[in-house]
Amino acid sequence: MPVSLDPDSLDAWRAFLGAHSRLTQAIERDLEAAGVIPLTWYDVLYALHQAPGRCLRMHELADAVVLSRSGLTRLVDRLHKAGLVQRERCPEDGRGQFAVLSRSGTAALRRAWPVYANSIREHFARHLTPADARRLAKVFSAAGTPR
Amino acid sequence: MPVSLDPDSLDAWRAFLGAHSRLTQAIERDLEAAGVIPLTWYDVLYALHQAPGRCLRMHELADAVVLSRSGLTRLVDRLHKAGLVQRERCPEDGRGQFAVLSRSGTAALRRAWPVYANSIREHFARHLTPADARRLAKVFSAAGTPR
DNA sequence: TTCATGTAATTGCATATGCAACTATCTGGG
DNA sequence: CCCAGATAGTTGCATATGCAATTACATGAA
Repeated sequence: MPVSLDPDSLDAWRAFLGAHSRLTQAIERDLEAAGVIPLTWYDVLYALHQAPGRCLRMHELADAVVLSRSGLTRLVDRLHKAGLVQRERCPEDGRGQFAVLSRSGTAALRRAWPVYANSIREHFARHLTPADARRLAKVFSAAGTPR
Repeated sequence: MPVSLDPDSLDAWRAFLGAHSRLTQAIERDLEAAGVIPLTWYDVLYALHQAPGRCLRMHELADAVVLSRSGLTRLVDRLHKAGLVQRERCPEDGRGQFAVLSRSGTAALRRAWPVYANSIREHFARHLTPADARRLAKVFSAAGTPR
Protein backbone atom coordinates (compact mmCIF):
# COMPACT_ATOMS: atom_id res chain seq x y z
CA MET A 1 0.00 0.00 0.00
CA PRO A 2 1.46 3.30 -1.13
CA VAL A 3 1.68 5.88 1.60
CA SER A 4 1.33 9.08 -0.34
CA LEU A 5 -0.94 10.81 -2.78
CA ASP A 6 -0.06 13.09 -5.66
CA PRO A 7 -0.32 16.76 -4.72
CA ASP A 8 -2.86 17.62 -7.40
CA SER A 9 -5.25 14.96 -6.17
CA LEU A 10 -4.84 16.18 -2.62
CA ASP A 11 -5.52 19.75 -3.71
CA ALA A 12 -8.59 18.53 -5.52
CA TRP A 13 -9.82 16.70 -2.44
CA ARG A 14 -9.27 19.65 -0.12
CA ALA A 15 -10.98 21.99 -2.59
CA PHE A 16 -13.85 19.52 -2.86
CA LEU A 17 -14.39 19.41 0.91
CA GLY A 18 -14.18 23.16 1.28
CA ALA A 19 -16.49 23.79 -1.63
CA HIS A 20 -19.07 21.39 -0.25
CA SER A 21 -19.23 23.17 3.10
CA ARG A 22 -19.39 26.62 1.57
CA LEU A 23 -21.90 25.66 -1.10
CA THR A 24 -24.35 23.87 1.17
CA GLN A 25 -24.21 26.76 3.63
CA ALA A 26 -24.78 29.34 0.91
CA ILE A 27 -27.64 27.40 -0.64
CA GLU A 28 -29.31 26.70 2.71
CA ARG A 29 -29.12 30.39 3.42
CA ASP A 30 -30.83 31.23 0.13
CA LEU A 31 -33.55 28.63 0.69
CA GLU A 32 -34.17 29.84 4.22
CA ALA A 33 -34.26 33.47 3.10
CA ALA A 34 -36.85 32.63 0.44
CA GLY A 35 -38.96 30.72 2.96
CA VAL A 36 -38.85 27.37 1.19
CA ILE A 37 -37.91 23.89 2.36
CA PRO A 38 -34.31 23.07 3.29
CA LEU A 39 -31.92 21.01 1.21
CA THR A 40 -32.40 17.69 3.00
CA TRP A 41 -36.16 17.95 2.64
CA TYR A 42 -35.79 18.79 -1.01
CA ASP A 43 -33.63 15.74 -1.60
CA VAL A 44 -36.15 13.41 -0.05
CA LEU A 45 -39.13 14.89 -1.86
CA TYR A 46 -37.20 14.90 -5.12
CA ALA A 47 -36.29 11.23 -4.76
CA LEU A 48 -39.95 10.42 -4.18
CA HIS A 49 -40.98 12.58 -7.10
CA GLN A 50 -38.66 10.64 -9.41
CA ALA A 51 -39.88 7.28 -8.16
CA PRO A 52 -42.64 5.33 -9.93
CA GLY A 53 -45.86 6.01 -8.06
CA ARG A 54 -44.14 8.85 -6.16
CA CYS A 55 -43.38 6.44 -3.35
CA LEU A 56 -40.46 4.43 -2.05
CA ARG A 57 -39.73 1.95 0.69
CA MET A 58 -37.92 3.45 3.65
CA HIS A 59 -34.67 1.66 2.91
CA GLU A 60 -34.73 2.68 -0.76
CA LEU A 61 -35.22 6.26 0.27
CA ALA A 62 -32.40 6.02 2.82
CA ASP A 63 -30.08 4.77 0.08
CA ALA A 64 -31.26 7.45 -2.34
CA VAL A 65 -30.44 10.29 0.00
CA VAL A 66 -27.43 8.55 1.62
CA LEU A 67 -28.74 8.60 5.17
CA SER A 68 -28.84 5.97 7.88
CA ARG A 69 -32.09 4.09 8.43
CA SER A 70 -32.70 5.75 11.75
CA GLY A 71 -31.87 9.16 10.36
CA LEU A 72 -34.35 8.61 7.57
CA THR A 73 -37.08 7.40 9.91
CA ARG A 74 -36.92 10.67 11.76
CA LEU A 75 -36.56 12.84 8.71
CA VAL A 76 -39.68 11.25 7.25
CA ASP A 77 -41.39 11.81 10.61
CA ARG A 78 -40.69 15.52 10.28
CA LEU A 79 -41.87 15.60 6.67
CA HIS A 80 -45.01 13.75 7.66
CA LYS A 81 -45.71 16.15 10.49
CA ALA A 82 -45.34 18.97 7.95
CA GLY A 83 -47.84 17.17 5.72
CA LEU A 84 -45.40 16.70 2.85
CA VAL A 85 -45.34 12.90 2.83
CA GLN A 86 -47.76 10.18 3.81
CA ARG A 87 -46.79 6.81 5.24
CA GLU A 88 -48.33 3.59 4.03
CA ARG A 89 -47.98 0.00 5.10
CA CYS A 90 -46.54 -2.29 2.46
CA PRO A 91 -49.07 -4.93 1.47
CA GLU A 92 -46.50 -7.55 0.38
CA ASP A 93 -44.28 -7.19 3.43
CA GLY A 94 -45.73 -6.57 6.85
CA ARG A 95 -42.46 -5.05 8.05
CA GLY A 96 -42.32 -2.51 5.27
CA GLN A 97 -43.37 1.10 5.07
CA PHE A 98 -43.79 3.31 2.03
CA ALA A 99 -43.14 7.02 2.09
CA VAL A 100 -45.49 8.67 -0.39
CA LEU A 101 -45.21 12.18 -1.78
CA SER A 102 -48.35 14.12 -0.90
CA ARG A 103 -50.01 16.91 -2.83
CA SER A 104 -48.52 19.48 -0.46
CA GLY A 105 -45.16 17.79 -0.88
CA THR A 106 -45.35 18.24 -4.63
CA ALA A 107 -46.31 21.87 -4.13
CA ALA A 108 -43.42 22.45 -1.73
CA LEU A 109 -41.04 20.95 -4.24
CA ARG A 110 -42.39 23.18 -6.99
CA ARG A 111 -42.14 26.30 -4.87
CA ALA A 112 -38.56 25.53 -3.85
CA TRP A 113 -37.28 24.69 -7.29
CA PRO A 114 -36.76 28.19 -8.76
CA VAL A 115 -34.92 29.30 -5.64
CA TYR A 116 -32.83 26.18 -5.55
CA ALA A 117 -32.04 26.26 -9.26
CA ASN A 118 -30.98 29.85 -9.01
CA SER A 119 -28.80 29.16 -6.05
CA ILE A 120 -27.11 26.19 -7.71
CA ARG A 121 -26.42 28.27 -10.79
CA GLU A 122 -25.14 31.24 -8.88
CA HIS A 123 -22.88 29.45 -6.44
CA PHE A 124 -21.91 26.33 -8.36
CA ALA A 125 -22.75 26.06 -12.05
CA ARG A 126 -21.46 29.55 -12.76
CA HIS A 127 -17.94 28.24 -12.23
CA LEU A 128 -18.28 25.35 -14.66
CA THR A 129 -17.91 25.17 -18.41
CA PRO A 130 -20.37 22.84 -20.17
CA ALA A 131 -17.55 20.33 -20.57
CA ASP A 132 -16.70 20.61 -16.86
CA ALA A 133 -20.30 19.89 -15.95
CA ARG A 134 -20.46 16.76 -18.04
CA ARG A 135 -17.11 15.51 -16.82
CA LEU A 136 -17.95 16.25 -13.23
CA ALA A 137 -21.25 14.41 -13.38
CA LYS A 138 -19.46 11.41 -14.82
CA VAL A 139 -16.60 11.36 -12.34
CA PHE A 140 -18.75 11.90 -9.27
CA SER A 141 -21.29 9.30 -10.22
CA ALA A 142 -18.55 6.73 -9.78
CA ALA A 143 -16.79 8.22 -6.76
CA GLY A 144 -17.46 6.57 -3.44
CA THR A 145 -19.27 3.66 -5.00
CA PRO A 146 -18.04 0.19 -3.96
CA ARG A 147 -15.64 -1.23 -6.55
CA MET B 1 -33.75 35.98 -12.79
CA PRO B 2 -33.77 32.82 -14.88
CA VAL B 3 -35.86 30.05 -13.41
CA SER B 4 -34.11 27.00 -14.74
CA LEU B 5 -30.73 25.37 -14.90
CA ASP B 6 -29.17 23.41 -17.70
CA PRO B 7 -29.53 19.65 -17.21
CA ASP B 8 -25.81 18.93 -17.24
CA SER B 9 -25.16 21.37 -14.43
CA LEU B 10 -27.98 19.86 -12.43
CA ASP B 11 -26.59 16.38 -13.00
CA ALA B 12 -23.20 17.63 -11.89
CA TRP B 13 -24.68 19.13 -8.74
CA ARG B 14 -26.62 16.02 -7.80
CA ALA B 15 -23.57 13.85 -8.45
CA PHE B 16 -21.51 16.21 -6.34
CA LEU B 17 -23.87 15.97 -3.38
CA GLY B 18 -24.16 12.20 -3.59
CA ALA B 19 -20.42 11.76 -3.98
CA HIS B 20 -19.75 13.93 -0.95
CA SER B 21 -21.99 11.85 1.29
CA ARG B 22 -20.64 8.55 0.09
CA LEU B 23 -17.02 9.66 0.17
CA THR B 24 -17.06 11.14 3.64
CA GLN B 25 -18.84 8.06 4.97
CA ALA B 26 -16.37 5.71 3.30
CA ILE B 27 -13.36 7.67 4.51
CA GLU B 28 -14.68 8.02 8.06
CA ARG B 29 -15.19 4.28 8.08
CA ASP B 30 -11.59 3.68 7.01
CA LEU B 31 -10.22 6.11 9.60
CA GLU B 32 -12.33 4.59 12.36
CA ALA B 33 -11.31 1.06 11.35
CA ALA B 34 -7.65 2.04 11.49
CA GLY B 35 -8.10 3.62 14.90
CA VAL B 36 -7.00 7.11 13.91
CA ILE B 37 -8.61 10.52 14.33
CA PRO B 38 -11.80 11.38 12.40
CA LEU B 39 -12.00 13.71 9.43
CA THR B 40 -13.10 16.86 11.27
CA TRP B 41 -10.25 16.47 13.75
CA TYR B 42 -7.82 15.96 10.92
CA ASP B 43 -8.99 19.14 9.20
CA VAL B 44 -8.46 21.23 12.30
CA LEU B 45 -5.05 19.80 13.11
CA TYR B 46 -4.02 20.13 9.48
CA ALA B 47 -5.03 23.80 9.38
CA LEU B 48 -2.97 24.40 12.50
CA HIS B 49 -0.06 22.47 11.07
CA GLN B 50 -0.05 24.69 7.98
CA ALA B 51 -0.25 27.88 9.99
CA PRO B 52 2.85 29.87 10.95
CA GLY B 53 3.75 28.91 14.50
CA ARG B 54 1.29 25.99 14.34
CA CYS B 55 -1.35 28.17 15.91
CA LEU B 56 -4.37 30.18 14.83
CA ARG B 57 -6.95 32.44 16.40
CA MET B 58 -10.28 30.74 16.97
CA HIS B 59 -12.05 32.72 14.29
CA GLU B 60 -9.33 32.04 11.72
CA LEU B 61 -9.59 28.36 12.46
CA ALA B 62 -13.38 28.49 12.17
CA ASP B 63 -13.04 30.05 8.74
CA ALA B 64 -10.37 27.57 7.68
CA VAL B 65 -12.54 24.56 8.44
CA VAL B 66 -15.85 26.25 7.53
CA LEU B 67 -17.52 25.86 10.88
CA SER B 68 -19.48 28.26 13.05
CA ARG B 69 -17.69 29.94 15.95
CA SER B 70 -19.66 27.97 18.49
CA GLY B 71 -19.09 24.73 16.65
CA LEU B 72 -15.39 25.41 16.59
CA THR B 73 -15.24 26.32 20.29
CA ARG B 74 -16.60 22.91 21.15
CA LEU B 75 -14.55 21.03 18.59
CA VAL B 76 -11.40 22.63 20.02
CA ASP B 77 -12.65 21.69 23.51
CA ARG B 78 -12.75 18.07 22.44
CA LEU B 79 -9.32 18.26 20.83
CA HIS B 80 -7.96 19.90 23.95
CA LYS B 81 -9.44 17.23 26.17
CA ALA B 82 -7.77 14.66 23.94
CA GLY B 83 -4.51 16.53 24.38
CA LEU B 84 -4.09 17.36 20.70
CA VAL B 85 -4.25 21.14 20.97
CA GLN B 86 -3.40 23.67 23.64
CA ARG B 87 -5.21 26.94 24.19
CA GLU B 88 -3.40 30.19 24.76
CA ARG B 89 -4.53 33.69 25.54
CA CYS B 90 -3.70 36.26 22.90
CA PRO B 91 -1.33 38.90 24.28
CA GLU B 92 -2.40 41.68 21.89
CA ASP B 93 -6.14 41.12 22.30
CA GLY B 94 -7.56 40.15 25.64
CA ARG B 95 -10.64 38.65 23.99
CA GLY B 96 -8.64 36.36 21.77
CA GLN B 97 -7.64 32.74 22.09
CA PHE B 98 -5.09 30.80 20.12
CA ALA B 99 -5.44 27.13 19.40
CA VAL B 100 -1.96 25.62 19.25
CA LEU B 101 -1.05 22.25 17.80
CA SER B 102 0.56 20.13 20.51
CA ARG B 103 3.20 17.45 20.18
CA SER B 104 0.52 14.74 20.48
CA GLY B 105 -1.52 16.58 17.89
CA THR B 106 1.35 16.46 15.44
CA ALA B 107 1.78 12.76 16.18
CA ALA B 108 -1.93 12.08 15.66
CA LEU B 109 -1.80 13.89 12.35
CA ARG B 110 1.21 11.86 11.27
CA ARG B 111 -0.39 8.57 12.27
CA ALA B 112 -3.61 9.39 10.44
CA TRP B 113 -2.04 10.56 7.22
CA PRO B 114 -1.17 7.24 5.54
CA VAL B 115 -4.67 5.93 6.23
CA TYR B 116 -6.30 9.11 5.04
CA ALA B 117 -4.12 9.39 1.93
CA ASN B 118 -4.89 5.83 1.01
CA SER B 119 -8.57 6.34 1.51
CA ILE B 120 -8.62 9.51 -0.58
CA ARG B 121 -6.79 7.73 -3.37
CA GLU B 122 -8.93 4.64 -3.25
CA HIS B 123 -12.33 6.30 -3.08
CA PHE B 124 -11.71 9.61 -4.82
CA ALA B 125 -8.47 10.17 -6.71
CA ARG B 126 -8.71 6.81 -8.43
CA HIS B 127 -11.58 8.20 -10.52
CA LEU B 128 -9.66 11.28 -11.68
CA THR B 129 -7.18 11.78 -14.48
CA PRO B 130 -4.34 14.18 -13.67
CA ALA B 131 -6.05 16.81 -15.80
CA ASP B 132 -9.32 16.24 -13.91
CA ALA B 133 -7.56 16.74 -10.60
CA ARG B 134 -6.04 20.04 -11.64
CA ARG B 135 -9.28 21.31 -13.13
CA LEU B 136 -11.29 20.23 -10.14
CA ALA B 137 -8.97 21.95 -7.68
CA LYS B 138 -9.28 25.13 -9.69
CA VAL B 139 -13.04 25.06 -10.09
CA PHE B 140 -13.78 24.17 -6.48
CA SER B 141 -11.43 26.75 -5.07
CA ALA B 142 -13.75 29.36 -6.53
CA ALA B 143 -17.08 27.68 -5.89
CA GLY B 144 -19.08 29.00 -2.98
CA THR B 145 -16.80 31.97 -2.49
CA PRO B 146 -18.50 35.37 -2.36
CA ARG B 147 -18.31 37.13 -5.73
C1' DT C 1 -11.25 60.04 30.09
C1' DT C 2 -15.66 57.97 29.16
C1' DC C 3 -19.11 55.81 26.94
C1' DA C 4 -21.40 53.80 22.76
C1' DT C 5 -20.56 50.56 19.56
C1' DG C 6 -18.36 46.66 17.69
C1' DT C 7 -15.84 42.19 17.94
C1' DA C 8 -14.02 37.44 20.06
C1' DA C 9 -15.30 33.71 22.15
C1' DT C 10 -18.33 30.90 24.95
C1' DT C 11 -22.71 28.94 26.63
C1' DG C 12 -27.94 27.56 26.64
C1' DC C 13 -30.97 25.51 23.96
C1' DA C 14 -32.95 23.19 20.01
C1' DT C 15 -32.21 20.14 16.20
C1' DA C 16 -30.11 16.48 13.36
C1' DT C 17 -27.83 12.30 13.07
C1' DG C 18 -25.53 7.58 13.83
C1' DC C 19 -24.97 3.21 16.46
C1' DA C 20 -26.79 -0.35 18.99
C1' DA C 21 -30.68 -2.54 20.82
C1' DC C 22 -35.26 -3.79 20.06
C1' DT C 23 -39.74 -5.38 17.77
C1' DA C 24 -42.11 -7.30 14.10
C1' DT C 25 -42.05 -9.90 10.20
C1' DC C 26 -40.27 -12.91 6.54
C1' DT C 27 -37.86 -17.08 4.64
C1' DG C 28 -36.05 -21.52 4.14
C1' DG C 29 -34.54 -26.06 6.00
C1' DG C 30 -36.01 -29.68 8.88
C1' DC D 1 -45.78 -26.81 10.51
C1' DC D 2 -42.00 -24.76 13.22
C1' DC D 3 -38.09 -22.60 14.35
C1' DA D 4 -33.45 -20.32 13.41
C1' DG D 5 -31.60 -16.72 11.24
C1' DA D 6 -32.14 -12.70 8.30
C1' DT D 7 -34.31 -8.23 7.27
C1' DA D 8 -37.30 -3.63 7.83
C1' DG D 9 -38.09 -0.22 10.55
C1' DT D 10 -38.17 2.30 15.00
C1' DT D 11 -36.42 3.94 19.43
C1' DG D 12 -32.89 5.10 23.37
C1' DC D 13 -28.93 7.29 23.89
C1' DA D 14 -24.81 9.86 22.82
C1' DT D 15 -22.72 13.27 19.91
C1' DA D 16 -22.25 17.24 16.77
C1' DT D 17 -23.76 21.51 15.30
C1' DG D 18 -26.06 26.21 14.61
C1' DC D 19 -28.52 30.36 16.38
C1' DA D 20 -29.26 33.60 19.79
C1' DA D 21 -27.95 35.46 24.08
C1' DT D 22 -24.11 36.52 26.98
C1' DT D 23 -19.55 38.00 28.71
C1' DA D 24 -15.34 40.20 28.18
C1' DC D 25 -12.57 43.22 25.84
C1' DA D 26 -11.31 46.84 22.15
C1' DT D 27 -11.84 51.10 19.64
C1' DG D 28 -12.99 55.63 18.46
C1' DA D 29 -15.60 59.95 18.98
C1' DA D 30 -16.88 63.57 22.02
